[in-house]
Amino acid sequence: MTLLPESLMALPQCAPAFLEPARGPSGSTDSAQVRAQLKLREMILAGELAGGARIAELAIVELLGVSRTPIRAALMRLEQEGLLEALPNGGYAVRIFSEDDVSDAIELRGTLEGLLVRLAAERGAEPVLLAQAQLCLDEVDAVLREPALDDEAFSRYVTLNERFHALVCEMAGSTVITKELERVTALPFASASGFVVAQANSPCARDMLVVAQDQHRQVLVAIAQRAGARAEAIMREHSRLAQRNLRAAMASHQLDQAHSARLTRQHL
Amino acid sequence: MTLLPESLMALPQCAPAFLEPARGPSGSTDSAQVRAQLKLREMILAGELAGGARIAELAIVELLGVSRTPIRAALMRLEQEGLLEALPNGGYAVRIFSEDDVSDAIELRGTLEGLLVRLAAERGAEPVLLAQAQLCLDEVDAVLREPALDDEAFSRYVTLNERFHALVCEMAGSTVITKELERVTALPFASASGFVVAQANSPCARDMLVVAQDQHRQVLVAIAQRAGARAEAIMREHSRLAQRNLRAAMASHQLDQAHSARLTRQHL
DNA sequence: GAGAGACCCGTTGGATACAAAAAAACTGAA
DNA sequence: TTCAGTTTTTTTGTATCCAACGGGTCTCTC
Repeated sequence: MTLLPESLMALPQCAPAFLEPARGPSGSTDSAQVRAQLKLREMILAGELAGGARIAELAIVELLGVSRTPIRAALMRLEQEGLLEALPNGGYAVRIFSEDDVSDAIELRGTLEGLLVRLAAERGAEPVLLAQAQLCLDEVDAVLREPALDDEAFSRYVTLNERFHALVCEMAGSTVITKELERVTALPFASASGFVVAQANSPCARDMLVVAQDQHRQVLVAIAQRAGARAEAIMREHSRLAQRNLRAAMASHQLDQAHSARLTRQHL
Repeated sequence: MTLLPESLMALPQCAPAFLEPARGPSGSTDSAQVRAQLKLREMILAGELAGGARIAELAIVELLGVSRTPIRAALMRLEQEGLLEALPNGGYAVRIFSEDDVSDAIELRGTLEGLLVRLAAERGAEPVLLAQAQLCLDEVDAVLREPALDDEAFSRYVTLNERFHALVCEMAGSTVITKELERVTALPFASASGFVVAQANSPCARDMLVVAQDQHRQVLVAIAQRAGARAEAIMREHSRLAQRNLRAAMASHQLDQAHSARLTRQHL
């Protein structure tokens, strides 16, 4: 069912790292609340909790072995994260994402990133950040130099890709907007690297990354030249690459909606 | 300190209505959690809790007379809402918004609304919604027919304005994006009507509303004509009207940052 | 007098007991 | 057999108690 190499399934951080305080490798030092949140998120993303299924607190209690208090907190956080939805009379259910939802989430991410790079261009980006982003792109070039990419190369690309997106969005210097983007990106399929893994084993996978890399370069140029409108347009188009790839993945696998929702969750 | 007519201070819903389940007139039927959330939000918005001040759970306990459990939940919700920020070692503090934060939040709202109206135009809006929006604008016209506007007229405008924005954003039919917009609009100064009250007693207040109303009309035309780019551009510019007005209000009142943050909170 | 260490207090995180409400199941009659 | 009413059970919401962590202060020593 999964169309991803295992190395990509086990990405360093399944969820955006910024949501949690810095934590150790495997979270034994975390609070029970955070551990419950991580575990539940993992289970939802892995599809172990069926979409639409009601989540009972007591069930989680005997599943995780902690009391209801941290579980309630974790559920609340997961709701705000968008993975759960609150039921009218209390309780939560695993949220179901339609194909349109996925598409909209990606478009939303593109719009927000577009806004951020436009602001970065208009306000002027810190030279340090520009240099770091440039370095990041050079490293990506190194990865793409190989004609064929193995799992490790993909994994490396994903890391660099996320670093680049983070850097570029930091350039705008807007905590309010960045925070909103982080929230949107918390939805797994909307993350910056969602499109990478979707087509990881496609023959033209590398070409996709080449196109993406070109967009990255041009966005950086636009920001440096204070060309806000251009930067914004590129970043929006950049997100549509993700959309195309996800659609292609869905179509090629003949998946129905429910499956594709689960599938897209598995991309991270 | 407040530059708002009382009628506007006591708007039907201080917070966006969609955040809570439907509730009675004064919330005596709500759960303790919701009541605590409402009360705390009200206090923060009214400036009774100083910006940056730490919020101790026990203090709220003896303030509201409920136990810590619902208060903890309310604090968490207010943090997700953006009114509080989590402190590194537990606890919360009242968030402080700089002038830039306010500006960014408004720009963000404009961008999201722009995205929604573009999608509405591209995908085609429900005729029913278009008709309702048209009706809404006609009612605004009726309000603006008077050369001078009293408090009641402003209040009516605010209601209609919010209805129009809600209708237009519903046209895109995207729950994911609408949800995000609602979250952004929960920040008081970023709400659709923030700009209205900012200049309520300015001599040219009515003219501002006339301009806004024209933008509303044109956005509706653009959506009906499936002119997505135009609709988006108008909606973005529309939000900048709010930005101009807030800046004008701040400048004319010679407010320092802290005060202007409190001020903007009072707008809702 | 100054710095370092220990101790105390306040605060938050977690566990559990209890109440209330909703859902489900069962029983009775039509 | 079906519908309605009632009862039971499950589930969430609330209160309170305990534990652990951090901050602040006070004292002891150099």
